[in-house]
Parts: sequence; structure tokens; C-alpha cells
Amino acid sequence: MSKRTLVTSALPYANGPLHLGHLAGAYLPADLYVRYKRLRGEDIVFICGSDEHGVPITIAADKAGVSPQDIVDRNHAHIKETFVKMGISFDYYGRTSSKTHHETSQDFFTVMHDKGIFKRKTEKQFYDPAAGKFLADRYIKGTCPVCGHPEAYGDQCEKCGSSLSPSELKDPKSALTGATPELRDTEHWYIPLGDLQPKLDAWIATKKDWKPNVLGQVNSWLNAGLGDRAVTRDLNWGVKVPLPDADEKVLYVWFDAPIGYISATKEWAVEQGKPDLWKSYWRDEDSDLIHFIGKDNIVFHCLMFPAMLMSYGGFVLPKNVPANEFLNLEGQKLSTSRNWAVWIHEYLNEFPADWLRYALATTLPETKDSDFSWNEFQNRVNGELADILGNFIFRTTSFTQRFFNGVVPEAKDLSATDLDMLKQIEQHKVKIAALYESFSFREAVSATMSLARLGNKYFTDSEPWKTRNSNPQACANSIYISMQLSAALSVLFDPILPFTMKILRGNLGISDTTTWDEVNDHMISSGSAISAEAILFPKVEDALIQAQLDKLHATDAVSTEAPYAERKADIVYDDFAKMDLRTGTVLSAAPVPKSDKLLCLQVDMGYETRQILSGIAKFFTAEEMVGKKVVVVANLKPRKMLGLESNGMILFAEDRDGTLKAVASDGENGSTVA
RNA sequence: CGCGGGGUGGAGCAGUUGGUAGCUCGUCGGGCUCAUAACCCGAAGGUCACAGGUUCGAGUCCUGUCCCCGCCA
Repeated sequence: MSKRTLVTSALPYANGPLHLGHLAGAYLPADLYVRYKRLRGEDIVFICGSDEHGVPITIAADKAGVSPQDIVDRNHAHIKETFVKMGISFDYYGRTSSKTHHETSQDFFTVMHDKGIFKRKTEKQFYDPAAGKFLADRYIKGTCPVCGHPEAYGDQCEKCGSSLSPSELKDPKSALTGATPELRDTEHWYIPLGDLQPKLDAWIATKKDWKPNVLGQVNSWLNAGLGDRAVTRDLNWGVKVPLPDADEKVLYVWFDAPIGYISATKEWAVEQGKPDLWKSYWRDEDSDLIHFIGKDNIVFHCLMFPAMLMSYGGFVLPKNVPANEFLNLEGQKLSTSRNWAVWIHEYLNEFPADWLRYALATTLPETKDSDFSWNEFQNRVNGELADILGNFIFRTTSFTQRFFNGVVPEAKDLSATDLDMLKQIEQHKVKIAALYESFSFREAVSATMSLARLGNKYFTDSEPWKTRNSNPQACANSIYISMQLSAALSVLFDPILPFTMKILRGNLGISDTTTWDEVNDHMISSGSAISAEAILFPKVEDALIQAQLDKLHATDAVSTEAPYAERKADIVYDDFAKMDLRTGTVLSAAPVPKSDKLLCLQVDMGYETRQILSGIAKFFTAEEMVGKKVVVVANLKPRKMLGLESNGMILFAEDRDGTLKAVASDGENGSTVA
């Protein structure tokens, strides 16, 4: 075993609040691991912080009309508070806009630069002549070459999901000024990952114990071959490139963000009053570095950051990177833009942190994508926390209160069943520990719960409510043993349910500093008093779950949940050909008196002008319709409505939420449509 | 052939180096009453997507096919 461990969780990006996916991917697993390790008494430091640089933050700032610093100040404080409430027990939570971080990042760049590691290259990049600056990919908009979406970004089309480069866009425009950008030369520094690949290959080859999903992705990158990767950008928000000829250039976020782990550790060390202490964790060979991340971050943490650490020299490399897959919500992928998410701060307004910690821990996407559903959440809380764990504790403590005056009875002449039960404590402790050590948190949680299940079985089988009269000593033994089990659970469950287990330990009189190794079959001595019993886990009512589901679906109802109009029965071509569809232009329009739905339109059909009544007043004003090119059903039998004759019908598309959009035609007035 | 993940009893999942298919929930039946209408026991229910192949033996290895999902954490 190594002397010390440094655990990091991926730095959350400070452009919004935390949701379920963040928690399940990088933070809860890390916290389970760290809390377990702390109970083992190991020297472990848990580091994280806000990632505050990058283009999306500047875009958010522009949009809100504030400075990027304002944006990150707000989000950083909010995220940090959410972590505390959720019980994510960082030893230090830093931020990349800190002075230490800027200095540390610049030192990294300088050392690597002075070693001659970077390549300096000139490349063509889009420049906004109106704004006088180079444009990040995200700042260029244009028409997607794949799907034709007119609002695609320079790096990606949000409509079809294609990854793009700005030069692929048709009609590129600057998102800042709307100007047409021009290509200009700009210089950037590149890390030659290809040159470093042999070292990375050799290093990765030693990582036999990494998770298969992680190795799979890493190897597919290595097999494809690594190339040069730019480490600088033309931007004015971020860590300045520490070179005299690099004004208006900053370090690329993926270069500076992982260094945030180091800067945050430095700040932690200062806080400890030992400024050099960070070196023990980052530079001593007997220190283990473990990164908890989501699968999207695998390449950065398994290849690029290690390449940086190797290049700088003298740093430990990650011992393991137990990346998680993704968590879905109610069977659909999370989407912040569609608001298909459970925001942690909102969850915490409704329910205790421990419930979500437990429910999520049982369904962590450890080996493949997994799903969180509110019904599952309710089942976990009611069926396991309340019915299994809570109920076992409650029946034990309340029995003690009622029949032993709240005092743990004396045990004598234990039966074989009694002794077996006591042995289970040690056996489970060993098994659970092994599962934590191998990052199998889901199994660790289920193994812990199964000890509580055994408790219920033991309690029921030994029937103390009967032996109380028939065999008082057997009854005392049963309660004594159930008490020992409760005490053991109060520590074994601590990584998962830190808030509730603290309460339980208080009720049982177990010290909060009890270590994992002190968990045994005699943690409460006979004669010690316990406090009045309490319900640790009340049940979640159906109505609360329904409210969460309604809330989730409310934002989504229009976009994907509303049913599409039912398809009509088949027709033959002749039926279709009977229709005479023609292009027309609305010449004038007026509301129809005594009707809130109808507009009376005069439409130029080329060969004639005709009057058409249309039930669209709720969606269009008369003024809006004037001048519109429309498609008209020209041979519909004339009909009178409210005393006015209507000669035909105008076509509209009806969205699922009921809004109408005109069907347009570019043809000349009178042209037929088919 | 862009990259990646997956198809196991009604649902959600385990299945390590190939050797009689397990868990939780749900369903049905029974027991108990200390307990948050909680707990305990028993039963039913699967040709492990499909087709070939290797093997004494394959959910587990190989080949091919079909289908689902993700690539703003």
C-alpha cells in the first residue's frame, strides 16, 4: 500500500449549476472512495475546483452583459455550496481564476517551452475585421454543410450533431458583429503528442487493472495515432501565455484545467500551514494519483495530462482513472438545453442528500450507461433505506426502549445462530472493503445493504418478542446482537449515508471517529444506554414523486412529448390529383367582424384576385399576412361564413403545440403546386 | 465501413480465466406481529437478439447478420 493518495474529481465547468449526471459521473464515486479510505485511516486528499476559462463562459458573459469574472464568481459560489450540501467532502475546492492557478499554469507552459517541447506553428484562422480579433470556433456561425441548418457553430452543428471546423461552414459570419470573417495568419504552440506517444504507449501498457471501458477508449486513440495539439488560443479570457510575443493569447482550457488539480492542491497545502506539502502528493513516488471523471474526459486524463506531466518531469502519473459512463434520466439522455435534467440544488430543496446518494450509488454507470428514474428513486428509498435498513434499526432500538429500558442487555450462552450472525459483520466488512478498493461501488452498496437484510432475517428468525417470555436470556442475546449489527452498520454505511449515519451513531453512542478497522462484533457494551428511537428514513409519498415527474415533463411536453397528429387513411393518387393547389400572394387582409378566429384575405392568384376566409386570427395579425406568398387550394367549393364568401383555403403547417406556420411557395402567382 | 456502449425470466441488472443461469423489484402462495401496512419463508417465470463455427462442454471464445442507445457531464 502506498503512503498517500490524491483523489481528484473532474473540474465542473462554471457556466451552470450541477445536475445528476455530474454527480453520478465524477463526484459521488470519488466521495464514496475517499470517505471509505478516510475511515481506513489512510492519508488521502480529495481535490477539485471550478473550471472557469474557455469560450462558452465568454459567450455567456456577452449574453448577460457582464464580465466573464462575474459569471464564474456566481457559478463558482453556487457549485461549491451545492457540493457541501450534497456531502461531497473535498479537502479543498479551488478555482482556475485564482492567482495560484495562473502562476502554476504559466510555470507549466514555461518549463515545457524552455525544454523545447512545443512546436510553434502558423495557421490560418478566422478573424473578425469589425471586432479586430480572432474568433474562436464557437464564435463563428454559418450554414451546416451536413444538414443545412443555418445556425451551426464553427465547431459543431447543434441540429445534426456533426463535428465541424469553421472552414466547412457555408456563409460564415462572426457571432460578435455579424461581419464576414477573413482568414488571417496566427501563431500557436502545439504539444507534439505524436512524438510523446512511445512513452505513453509503454506507460498505458502497464495499466492492466484499469477498467475495460477506459482502456478501450485509450487504446483506440493510441491505435489511431496521436497528432500535434494546440495548447494556445486567441482569446482574452484565460491564463495568459507567458511569452513576450503572445499578446491576446491564452492557454487552451484543456491545457490549463487539469493543472487546476495541482494549483488547488497547492492552495490546500497553504491552508494547512505547510506550503510544500503538495509536493508529497504530486512528486513523491509513493503517492497514488486517482482521477474520477466521466467518459468524455478519458482522453484528456489518460493521455494529454499524463503527457504534460511526463514532459514537465518529476510528477507522479495517474495510478488509475476509473471513468464512469453516462447516466440517463427516465430513459432519455440528459440535456441541459432541453432542461431534461435534475438539478442538484433543486433536488436538495425537496429531499435529503443521503437519499440521492444512495439511489445514485446503486445505479452508477460504472460499466455502461445507466438510468435514473424517479420511480426507482422512490423504490430505493422506501424499499431499501426505509424498509430494510431503517426498519431494522428501528425495530432493534424500539424493542430495546420498550423492553430493556433503553439499555443494551447482557449476552450469555450465545447460540450457533447468534454466533453466525456476529461473524457476518466481519465477513461483510472484508467483502465491502474489497469492493471499494476495486472501485466497485454499486456492489459495495448492495453488499452493505445485504448485511441489514441479514439483520432483519436474524431478528425475525430469533423471535425476541416470543423469547421475551419463554427464554429471557435468548431474548437479551438477540437484542444484544441486533445492537452490535446496528452499530456496525452505522460505520459501514457512513461513506454512502454520511448525514444519517452521524445521527444514528449519536443515538447509539458510537464515536464519530470510529474507524473502519474498529468495526467489530462488540462495538456497544452491555449496560450502555441508547437514546430514544427515531425513524431514520421516512417514506417518500407518491405525490412527491409525481410532482418531480410532472416538473420534468412540463418543460419537455411541447418539444417531444406531445403526440404527432394521427396519420390519416391512405388515398390513391387520383384523390390527390383532384386538388388544384396554386401559389398566391396576400394583397390585403382584414379581421372579420364578430369572429375572433377569421381573417378575410384578398389573394392575388395571377389570373384573378379572390377572397378567402381563414381561421388564423389567433396566430397572425392582418398586417403580418399582407405580402405573404401562400399555397391555396384553388378548387375548393365556395362557401359562405358569417355572410362573407370564401373561395378556397390557405395551407398551414400545424406544430404539435398547435401553432400555425404558413406553407410558402416561391412560384409565381397562379403557378400550380403538386 | 466516424467513435463508443449495449441486446440475459414482467422491470432493472450480475455473470470473473468457457463446466449445472444468479440478484433486487414485481407477481402468486404461506408465516409472523417487535417494527415505517414494515419483516421472514416458499413458488412460478429465461431455447442468455439471430445464424454459423471452435470445444467433451459457450451467456462466456471466433465469424457474420439484425436491432437499440450515446457522442453539450
